[in-house]
Amino acid sequence: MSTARTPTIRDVAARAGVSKSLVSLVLRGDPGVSEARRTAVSRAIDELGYRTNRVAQALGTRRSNAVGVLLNDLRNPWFVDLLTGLTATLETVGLSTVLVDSATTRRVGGSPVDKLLQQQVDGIVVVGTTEDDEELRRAATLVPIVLAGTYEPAGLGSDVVVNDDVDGATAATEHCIELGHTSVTHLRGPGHVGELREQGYRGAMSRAGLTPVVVPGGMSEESGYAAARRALAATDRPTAVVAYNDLAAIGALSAAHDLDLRVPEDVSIVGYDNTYLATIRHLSLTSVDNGTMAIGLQAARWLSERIDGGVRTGRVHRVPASLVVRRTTSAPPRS
Amino acid sequence: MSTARTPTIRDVAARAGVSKSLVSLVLRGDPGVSEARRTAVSRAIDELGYRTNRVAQALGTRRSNAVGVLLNDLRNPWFVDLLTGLTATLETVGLSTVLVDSATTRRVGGSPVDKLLQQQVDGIVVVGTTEDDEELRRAATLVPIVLAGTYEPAGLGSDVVVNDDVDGATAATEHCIELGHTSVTHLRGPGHVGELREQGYRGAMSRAGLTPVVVPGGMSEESGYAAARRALAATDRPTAVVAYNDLAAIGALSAAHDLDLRVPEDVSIVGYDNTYLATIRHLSLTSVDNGTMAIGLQAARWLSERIDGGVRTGRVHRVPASLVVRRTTSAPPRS
DNA sequence: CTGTTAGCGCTTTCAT
DNA sequence: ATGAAAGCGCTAACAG
Repeated sequence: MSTARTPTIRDVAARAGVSKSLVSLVLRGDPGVSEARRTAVSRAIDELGYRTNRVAQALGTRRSNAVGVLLNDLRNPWFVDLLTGLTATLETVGLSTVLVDSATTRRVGGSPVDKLLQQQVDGIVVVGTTEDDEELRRAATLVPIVLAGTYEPAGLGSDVVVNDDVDGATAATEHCIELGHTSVTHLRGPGHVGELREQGYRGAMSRAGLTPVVVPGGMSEESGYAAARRALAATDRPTAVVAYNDLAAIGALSAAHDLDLRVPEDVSIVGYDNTYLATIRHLSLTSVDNGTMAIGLQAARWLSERIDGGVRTGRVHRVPASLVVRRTTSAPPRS
Repeated sequence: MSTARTPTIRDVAARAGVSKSLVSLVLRGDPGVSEARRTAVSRAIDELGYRTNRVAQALGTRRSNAVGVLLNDLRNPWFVDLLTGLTATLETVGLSTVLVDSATTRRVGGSPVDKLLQQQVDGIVVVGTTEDDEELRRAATLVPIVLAGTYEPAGLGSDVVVNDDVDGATAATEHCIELGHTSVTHLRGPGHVGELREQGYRGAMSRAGLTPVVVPGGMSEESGYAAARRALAATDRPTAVVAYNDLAAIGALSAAHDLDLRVPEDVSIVGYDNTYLATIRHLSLTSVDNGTMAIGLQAARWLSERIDGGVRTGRVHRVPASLVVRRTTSAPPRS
């Protein structure tokens, strides 16, 4: 397609009548360059429409200025929301992001983490619970890793940026209890995050003298649907459901619908993550806001810090969680 | 972080007792390499944990084996659905994808297209209507471009992969008409795609002898909400709404809800794109399936074809559209 | 079949 | 303040 060869730093140098190195200095905004040369070079750059070749740059500096973002399922809106804060912050410090949907990549063969390393990413942020623990372990010896919204893989000395899952789940559960619910079921999710949320739920229940009921589920809508369907079909069905995340909660919403249970009149449902799905007025899901933006921002900060600093200790940043009450929760039906 | 220097092809060569080039040949699976050498090299590779440096490779071959994917808003589930088919297909031919959310990138300064070119992508696929026409024009002289789900920018000789928008919108509209609706409003979206869908709507309306009513909207939930709110608040409000896409339709759903109109009893709503949002049982949106997967697949095929072939003519692939009836449409209320 | 020799476009000492 | 030269890790002719 190219009309001519695309101009290189060498062409610019020739045109400006200077050396390659000088151009490089100007490009990098080095202060010790005479004004005359600087403008000459800048002119040449404009005239030729020069664009720096990041690939060559990366090879030379052994710095790609790219970070890998590993996530599980782009269809989970929480990931997408987080991505916004994450990439925006990374961009501002000159880092671009290489997104890898680990499920998709793995399916067509090839380890997602390996792919990132081959591309010489300067660091990796793992978003949410993924299934690449083994490879991440190895990767951690090569590049800094920060975990966003997950604790796994643990023990790598990576930084961890999460919300207060115990707190959030507690708030969700207590909200139901305060509304008068005594039969509240929890749809548990995967990973340590799943455990913490379960823990929050259990704590709230036992403090209220209620019996916890936990149903294992997943992080997708389907799994939420399946789990909720089972729970709600029972004769002693709960009057409230605290789900692992919004997706699962929406699955629960569907399950309720299919069983002819009205929400919130017959059954209350609480999600987690406060994604835009929850805000869709037509769903209007009560959900726990886990500070998605703040998480993305902090993860980006810490990663870039590690990339050009030498931070070695694993830090944990815990963003507060807060409940957002919408229209899927209310007092239980009087039986 | 690195324990030692990460091994290069040179280290492998030394360890296997051969030359760099021989290793390169083995890596590339060249048939003309003696079995003995091949195994020796493979062993060395394993032992050292060698990983090819794609950056160096790209510089040498002037082929990054990466394609840029330009899109507008990751929160639009259609993009995400399309991405699945697209990246999966690209991976199978050895191309990785560099995702760029053009809105985000632009916000933090810097042209998304330029960024891609600097990274030496071998091609670009534009997903949906974006706002980078000018830059894409320039980029088109450098790398092949294929448009997926959009016609813009036009006249670049790019391939275009779309669904049959006129047909789809016609089907959506006729569905309403057949249900008995006589007052059907269309929420128009942006770009040529928006025009085509409007055209399909208008055609169906006039063939049925009905008066078309078109309200300008956007492609987001908010804009759909705003547009629908206006339309449905009128005294002569429509009994059916054909939206530009699912997101807008969901906005319309919310608007109806806010106005105490039941869906579908008081007002029917049809979306477009048949995203997973439409399939959420609790929304259960009647929507036009535009063959998202097929579009992604074809776009990937054509792009890779252009990258290593020399196809020059702009081709158009039009995937058939089909209506999926769910629970947001029914006969109009008898007035 | 295998090794040698140049680069790819940029950065980076090190002189000047 | 500026230039020359030596790489970064890989591929690509070209010899042998």
